[in-house]
Amino acid sequence: MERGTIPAGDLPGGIDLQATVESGQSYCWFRDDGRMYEGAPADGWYWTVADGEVLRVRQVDDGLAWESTTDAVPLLTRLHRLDDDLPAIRTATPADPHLQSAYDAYWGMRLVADPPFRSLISFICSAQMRVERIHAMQVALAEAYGEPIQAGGETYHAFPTPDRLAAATEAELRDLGLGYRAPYVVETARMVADGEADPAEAAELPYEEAREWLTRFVGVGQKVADCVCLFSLGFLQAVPLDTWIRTAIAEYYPDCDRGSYAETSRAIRERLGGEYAGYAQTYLFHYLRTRE
DNA sequence: CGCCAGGCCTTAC
DNA sequence: GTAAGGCATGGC
Repeated sequence: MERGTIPAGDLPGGIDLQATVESGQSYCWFRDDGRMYEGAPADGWYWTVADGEVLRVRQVDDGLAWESTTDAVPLLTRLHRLDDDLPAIRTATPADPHLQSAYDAYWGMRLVADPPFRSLISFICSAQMRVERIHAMQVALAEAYGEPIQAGGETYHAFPTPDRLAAATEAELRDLGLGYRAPYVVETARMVADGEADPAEAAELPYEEAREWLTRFVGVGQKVADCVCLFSLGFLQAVPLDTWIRTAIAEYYPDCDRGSYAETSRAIRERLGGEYAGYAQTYLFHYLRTRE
């Protein structure tokens, strides 16, 4: 495998790799030691398969070391948004004490840009489910239906293609622990496999239209659509209204509760700074969920 | 035992 | 357009 490093000087604002891949925004990365989400320090390697290439990454001081079946720099730059200027983004964020505490706690965390189909399926699986178990479902899907790839003497699994997931049965996915989400995953995979719609197309639309468009997939409502907008398609203004953020709105921003999803979303988006509200949301989510 | 988890679907109004 | 009820599963 090829190897290289990305020095801290190439990462505006630095990098917190563990927070980036263990904050519930991406379910594409796995640890060699298998200890995701246990709160244990991650001084080892994370791996994923993207574009058919094996990619391994670990944090070294304030930079990144990588091993890959290809030149990982462009791929990793895209997937982990390494070009995002974190200090500039933070400057555009309101001087709200909750937001600033969250930024301080996980400074260096970046938004991800997961592959659209993979992001779509993982967030369909996320409904009424804890982060750790969402991740476990993606591991199960990859091991059951993903293409095995050999690299460096190890076997890795790609994420299943739409065709492979569409060919799975609801019963099989229930056996993997997906519960009532199983038929949603099969039907959405079939829609993509048959060419009815491709989630990547939504990136060409204005943000609110993209969110609405994505709800055509089965198992995708406004919240899941917002997650795909933010964690895959690059709509950094998206603020998914999940249970944690709704609690934060009730406690800290009660005037932003406007009843409907669309109007509450607009209000909290402005409160969190507008253009980069999704960054603020992701820091706040991770901070609230991991404190104590 | 009950409650909750990065909600969505169907049905009824 | 909004409101209620059902839905799988595992951890606490």
